[in-house]
Amino acid sequence: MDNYHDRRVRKSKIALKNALMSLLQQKNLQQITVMEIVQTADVNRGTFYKHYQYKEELLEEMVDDIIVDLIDSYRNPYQKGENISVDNLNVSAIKIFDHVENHADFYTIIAKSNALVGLQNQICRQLTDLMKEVVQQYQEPEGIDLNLLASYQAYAIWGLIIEWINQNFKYSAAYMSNQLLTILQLTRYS
Amino acid sequence: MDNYHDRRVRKSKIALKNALMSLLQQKNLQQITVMEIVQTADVNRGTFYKHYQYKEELLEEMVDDIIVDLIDSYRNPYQKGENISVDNLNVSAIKIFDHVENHADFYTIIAKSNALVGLQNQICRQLTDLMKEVVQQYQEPEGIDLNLLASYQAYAIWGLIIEWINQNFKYSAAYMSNQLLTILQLTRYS
DNA sequence: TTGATTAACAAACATCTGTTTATTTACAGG
DNA sequence: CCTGTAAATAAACAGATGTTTGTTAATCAA
Repeated sequence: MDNYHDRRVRKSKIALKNALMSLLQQKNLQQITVMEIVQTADVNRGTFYKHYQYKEELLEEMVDDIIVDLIDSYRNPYQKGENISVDNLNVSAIKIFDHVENHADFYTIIAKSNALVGLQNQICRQLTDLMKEVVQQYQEPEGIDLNLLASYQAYAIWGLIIEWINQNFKYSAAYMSNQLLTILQLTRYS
Repeated sequence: MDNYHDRRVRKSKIALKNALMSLLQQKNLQQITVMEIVQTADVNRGTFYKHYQYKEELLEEMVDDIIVDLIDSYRNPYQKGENISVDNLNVSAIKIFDHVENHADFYTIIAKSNALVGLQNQICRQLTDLMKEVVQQYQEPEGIDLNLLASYQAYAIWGLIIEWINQNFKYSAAYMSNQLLTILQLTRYS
């Protein structure tokens, strides 16, 4: 469908994303019209509807971009062939918190908006997949459904991120992963 | 503003909520128009706009209703047929899972929709407040920010609920709170 | 460089949105 | 059982949405 190799498409999409990002600093999604977006982006309205069905879909694609970076951030430490341990989990956590900090404006919009698309779900789903890799390394879960445990851990971390955002990033990313580690150290996964 | 003790208002709002609920079984919120809602509800369009700004606000009020029941479920300490555990958190958890099970259709829509994350936030925020009460009972948190811990626990439980929903409620509420307790028993608070 | 492709565009259209009017009807309280 | 209040309604409106059409021009591949 979309020809990402075409410079015109990339230009249009970037313009639309920048426009929406800038508008989201001022008002929430419901108050933003497609007309405003295309006017701000200086793009024809038909061009918007060529690529997206609704403004929510545009936002979803913005999340996709962020998620690519999230996965990169997460996978980085493991690419050195280290074993997965609580320490490594902490390294991953640092990477994740760094990533959130780097996109603080974006995550703030996501977290504070009241009408956003399934982007938090997307992020949490991704986190859940990542957590599955970690959780499967634990020996002897003893009657615990690993899918449940992975989802538990993923959303728990997301909960930390949300609270971090709500406190306006008053802690550093290092402190946050420290907190996570401290909480996890209370837990004796074998 | 809204006169809740007027039967007409209650009737209109219930009709609108039922209509939206039924439409959400078929398509997602973005594809539903206000016109469809009022046609399904057999209510004048002006009546909709008298009570709500957008369809999202109608949905928010539906969540509010659910949240009232959630808090009730949580605060209602002892109802018949339940074995009271020593662990307060476990008792609370059972209540919460029971509540979700009772509103399984609603939570399924919430969880599977791509446009309702703001509402999940609302629920998680509520869960976070509830968790704060629990978390504050733990002795010596040792350098852990209690707000972070509460948010961590709240979203963790939400993660369990999400996975529960995604597996189409194949477990019982009792099993779910059992899982939570098992996971938490790995954790040595206090 | 050239030719085929297709994105971007302006314009026009039916539908939906959000608001406002005036009118009718149901309600709560006395 | 009245009566003032206010909710529900139909109708009409400007503006936004979503789609379609034909045209222009940028891009890719050869």
